[in-house]
Amino acid sequence: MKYSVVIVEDHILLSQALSGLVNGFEKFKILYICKNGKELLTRFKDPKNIPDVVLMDINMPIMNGIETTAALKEEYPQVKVLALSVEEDEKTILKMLRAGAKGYLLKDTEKSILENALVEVQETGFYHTKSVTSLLLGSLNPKKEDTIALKDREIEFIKHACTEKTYKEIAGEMCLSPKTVEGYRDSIFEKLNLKNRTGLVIYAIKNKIFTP
Amino acid sequence: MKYSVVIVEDHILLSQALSGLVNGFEKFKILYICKNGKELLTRFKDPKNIPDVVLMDINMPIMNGIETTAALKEEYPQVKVLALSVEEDEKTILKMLRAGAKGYLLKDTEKSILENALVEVQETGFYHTKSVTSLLLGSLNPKKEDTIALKDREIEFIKHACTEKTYKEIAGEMCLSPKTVEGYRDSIFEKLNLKNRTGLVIYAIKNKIFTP
DNA sequence: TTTCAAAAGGGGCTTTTCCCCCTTTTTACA
DNA sequence: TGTAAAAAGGGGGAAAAGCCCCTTTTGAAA
Repeated sequence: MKYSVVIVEDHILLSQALSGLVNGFEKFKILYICKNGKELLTRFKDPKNIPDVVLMDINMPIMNGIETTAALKEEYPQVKVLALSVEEDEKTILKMLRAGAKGYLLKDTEKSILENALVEVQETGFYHTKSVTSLLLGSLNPKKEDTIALKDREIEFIKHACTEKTYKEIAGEMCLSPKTVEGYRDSIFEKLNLKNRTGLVIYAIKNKIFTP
Repeated sequence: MKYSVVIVEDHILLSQALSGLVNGFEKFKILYICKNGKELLTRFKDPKNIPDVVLMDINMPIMNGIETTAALKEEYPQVKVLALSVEEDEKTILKMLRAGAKGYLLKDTEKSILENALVEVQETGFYHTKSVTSLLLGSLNPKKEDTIALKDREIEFIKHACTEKTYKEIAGEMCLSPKTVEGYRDSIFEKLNLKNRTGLVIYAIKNKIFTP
């Protein structure tokens, strides 16, 4: 009996191609393919649709890999999630692992490594490349510094700050006094160690608060 | 006899998976896989390595799809290039087509469409989805507006403007007087229709002048 | 119910940014 | 080789951004 695998990936061509690859592996077969996390959760309502392993992309519309993995960890902890991504960004990897992924593969890997990762995840419960392992170790001590706590209202302000609007205009749109908005700015600058609005824009984009 | 296809794609997993897909098509077989344009050109020095069709990714390190396609058009015009990308950005698509690609596929497509595209490109010389065709038509009349001419020195300034530096500091680093730098800013604002520095930063990132 | 800490709003000031209009120096090219 | 335009530099002023320090409101926890 082969282990069942579900692919969650928004690029259809890649998911179909991957599907062929996995079906070629000795111990695995594809159960079905989903285009996003929401679709996956809907499918899971039928117990027959629950696989052994989920191959999960991170960047997806509707419901991304991190949210989806977290949801699976809650409701279907027996399902092993293997993250698959082009993201090499430390924060993203850590978030994904913290959300409950059993392994993290870059799309830039050999198919033999994919097969190996699937076997490991299924049989030992986890798989990590050397690089991810060392990242994990490194992230143990400096404990905090991850996503510095930004309130919802601040996030909203930052998005406005990433436009050509003046603070006065932003205040209008947020139904706040200009002085309050300037207060947001000042406290964010201090929290994030920024010097001016340009720095804030770059920060917002780096941290995906705003996407150009 | 099957038509030969070469894949140029930096993500190994995707290229191997695609390879399996194409080898499953009736009329096509994979000759080999390259990780970037430079590798492809090196391979082409041996005439036995010249395929009928190249499946070309756009975003690659070392030598990207646009440069590579342009080079192929010069030296091996008989080779048909089918672009494969996640980029839906109009400018990128147009650049690729102008560089000589015979077709443009989003990675977000069905494998049957890939097969169809390969057949069309090989047998009729080109393949375009409705959306790309209409994009082409649309881009005929408004002729200009593409990459608005920015001088090297202006590009350099824009990169500096995407940091927390003041214009005075930027002037220092560029060995120019602050007033000259402000002159750059003013003329760029006018050319690009921007209101302030925030707008410039967003523009620079959108147009890949600066990468956060 | 008190208390204490955020959130919201604000005054006043300096610096930076933005805008308009002007001169000198270089560079291209007809 | 003259000329015409870029490129470089600049003055001055209004607006926006940034900075400090202060008050009121509000909304929990104790």
